[in-house]
Amino acid sequence: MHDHPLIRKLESQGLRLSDEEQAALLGMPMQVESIRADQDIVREGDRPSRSCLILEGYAAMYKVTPSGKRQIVAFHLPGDIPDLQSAHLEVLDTSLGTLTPAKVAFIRHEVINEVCERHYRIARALWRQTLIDAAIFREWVVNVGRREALNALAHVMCEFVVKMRAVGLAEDHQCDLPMTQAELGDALGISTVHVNRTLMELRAAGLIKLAGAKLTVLDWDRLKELGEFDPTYLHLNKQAVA
Amino acid sequence: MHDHPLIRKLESQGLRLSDEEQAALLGMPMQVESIRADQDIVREGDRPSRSCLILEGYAAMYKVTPSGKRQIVAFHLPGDIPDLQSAHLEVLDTSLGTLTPAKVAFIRHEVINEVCERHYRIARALWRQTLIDAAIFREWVVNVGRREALNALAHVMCEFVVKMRAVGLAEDHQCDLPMTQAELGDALGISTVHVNRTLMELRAAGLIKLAGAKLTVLDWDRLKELGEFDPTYLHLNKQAVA
DNA sequence: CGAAATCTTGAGTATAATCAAAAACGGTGG
DNA sequence: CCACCGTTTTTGATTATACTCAAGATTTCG
Repeated sequence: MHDHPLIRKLESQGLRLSDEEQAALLGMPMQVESIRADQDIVREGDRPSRSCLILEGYAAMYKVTPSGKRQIVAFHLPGDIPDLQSAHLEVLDTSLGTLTPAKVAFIRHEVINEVCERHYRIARALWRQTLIDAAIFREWVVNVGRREALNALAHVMCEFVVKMRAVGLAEDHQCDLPMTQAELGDALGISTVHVNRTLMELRAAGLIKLAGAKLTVLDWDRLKELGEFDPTYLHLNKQAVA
Repeated sequence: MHDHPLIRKLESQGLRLSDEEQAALLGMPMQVESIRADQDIVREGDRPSRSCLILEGYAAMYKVTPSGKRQIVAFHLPGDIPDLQSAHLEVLDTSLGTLTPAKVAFIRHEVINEVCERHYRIARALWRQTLIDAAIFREWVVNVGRREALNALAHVMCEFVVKMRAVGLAEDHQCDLPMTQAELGDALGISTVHVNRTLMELRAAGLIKLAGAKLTVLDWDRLKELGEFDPTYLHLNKQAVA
């Protein structure tokens, strides 16, 4: 497994880049910054001139409604470029904030565009990334719209664990779960209190162990079934899913 | 306004293509088919070798959960290429079905890719399309997750009307609303019965008139406010929004 | 160790689901 | 043009899932 998070991510989706292409990608000038937990990286309404690649730590994309309710639409982990969209859309329609302390690399849009124009395969790879993000949003809609709290919670856990495994951040069925119950509620469109009660249920059913920020899946098959989780929509290669 | 739905759509987002680029786009070989109402065009799990451009009629992207519940994640209208994603993702993770009789043009993925490789500006334009679709999914998550039925219903109505206006299919505040209450329910993640009651409320409040498949917005400002509708996420040019 | 954040629990309430059935509508064929 | 059939819309009654408010316990982190 490659040691750069971005390449690792792309490889988890079955993409093999030539040495030249890898060099072109990693050779893009990047400005690396450390960001504290619970800080916005970019905010809805911004018109950024660069996108950010997460190197370490975790982030969430979210929107806040005029009535003050927050909805998280995606969790992001190392290797992700959560706001790659902003390279082609002028105004951000979503905010991006850290869940934990993070290290991110900012890449100027011109630079991205130049590399994409020169290497169509890279353009395709990045386009594909954004398409997978879209696929995840679609499944997220289903999760929020058509699953009850217990099933929806099981589903996000499955998704998160699989994504973590794909980039080598989970061993077996154990990994960090870097978000609070309030944040899980914002992801599922339910209240914090209800998250708590539902987590209890998952624990009582012997499906997971969750202590601090450490999640252990005790019964993967039953958790998957409960969450109606089919990883197809993540478009990972078989090896990364297994 | 151009007379081809695809060009009209791209123009509504402020994109101006050169004559050569337009020719390259419209010159792609397409196979036009007529499809009855309530038919699947493509289905989750398929591995299609072509994408479809809607020329006439309306369609919806949806998923069905193992427990049999349906969630619509997007409505599509003429000019849309709902499954453009499949040009870069092998397996479809969502189904696409007609809401009304429709005329669609199928374009082979090779053809799309060839045109994109030759004309980076076209690649960007199509990429951008898929990014806007993703932006719509994000807002859809918010709508389903964090708005109550009344506000959510107002929101989809606003979105639909604005999209219709953008491609010249709505005059003033009147347009077709080509979906049943059951389909609206599947879009909002609520039951048909509840859609009905909520529609009644919108009518009683004097915000809309809805008879048959014809929607008239009686009070745009209040409907927008109730639906917390801010069209930024549609990434249209000002003229198309106004 | 202490303060702040997070998690947990209880009680009462609200939004929306389900089930069931009637009314209205839309299209079709005689 | 009208009668008929299937679909869609409407209404009522009951139930369930999840919300809110509130307060106490526990964890985390400086």
